[in-house]
Amino acid sequence: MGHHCCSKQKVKRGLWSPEEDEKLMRHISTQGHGCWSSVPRLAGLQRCGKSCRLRWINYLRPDLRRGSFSEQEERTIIDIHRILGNRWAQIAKHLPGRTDNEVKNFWNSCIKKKLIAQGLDPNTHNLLKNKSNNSTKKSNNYTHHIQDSTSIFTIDHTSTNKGITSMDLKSTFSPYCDNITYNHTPIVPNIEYQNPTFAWSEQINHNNTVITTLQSQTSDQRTRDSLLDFTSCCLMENAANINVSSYINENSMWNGTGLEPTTLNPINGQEEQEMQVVQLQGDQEFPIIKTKFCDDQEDVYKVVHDHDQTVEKTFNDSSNFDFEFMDSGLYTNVNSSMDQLSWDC
DNA sequence: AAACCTCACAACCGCCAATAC
DNA sequence: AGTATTGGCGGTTGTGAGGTT
Repeated sequence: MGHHCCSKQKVKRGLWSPEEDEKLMRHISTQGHGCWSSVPRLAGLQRCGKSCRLRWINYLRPDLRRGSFSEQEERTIIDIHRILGNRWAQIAKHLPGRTDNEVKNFWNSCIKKKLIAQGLDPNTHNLLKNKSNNSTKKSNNYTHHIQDSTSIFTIDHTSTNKGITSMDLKSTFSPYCDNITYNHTPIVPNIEYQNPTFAWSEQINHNNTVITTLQSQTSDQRTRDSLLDFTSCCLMENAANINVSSYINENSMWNGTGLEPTTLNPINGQEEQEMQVVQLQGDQEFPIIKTKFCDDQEDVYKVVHDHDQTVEKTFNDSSNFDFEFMDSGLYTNVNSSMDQLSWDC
């Protein structure tokens, strides 16, 4: 079944001939593509507009970089894929002159196999299950029981501290956990969290004020970053405010070591706010302050919850907001029933 | 030399969101 | 407001070159 734009006409399919390329090139370089559905007629091609568009974007565009991928490009693809997943168009934006199709093909034909050969799951970037089941790591005063190597697991500590009792970390689990030295620094703890579109870390300094630095994990730092100070979450009860002024999203650009956070500037120095309440599982209600920033005209949601403490967090889209994370205990004091990782402290 | 296999990459398909009408 | 069209995307398939048997 063809696309709407070509369903009514007889169109040629399959590989493009040099003559067709020439016609398309000549048309676009002199008149631009305009509406793609009219390009075949204007260029004298028996193709559908969609096919013309694809041919131009993936092959004929003059700014395309051809040839094999460099090691740096390969590294970049792996790093960003670890954060974004199969969002080829987003990944390709970080590789000048490369198309989403090219990146996707390179991933499927080359990188995927390399990761599997290294014992890594190309989807999660974690160790494949049969290599790390039921691993246990003991370090300092903490025992981490990891049931399996899936990318979702829960930290559940049972100390007398109130406040944070569990935290759900997604996709931050390092496949190299066996090599990790747990560097627990109670005074300056870190919390890392990541969802498919962005990641951030939070620090509590000596004054119990929270500094949020938003960043992604780079491949060469994942050992250090991935299980960074689980222990810190118990100190979150002292958190006074978390002010998020920047975040990583799909518009953030790769700078060679990580994604550059996008800075948000409140409109006229003032945030436009609108309160709404979100009902979560377990009948808990959470107020959300809907805040609009001027940076990209998108709505940004700041979550405020006040039990023993006030915690704020910003998301670029309420539908993107990870309620599981919120419900995991960071905001709710609820003990997780998932006892995959216990704390012996 | 021919048949078969593997692989990289080009192209297509189907879905969805945005936009036009 | 509802429908049709278009553009964009990710998944999948097709194609042909090169290697192997």
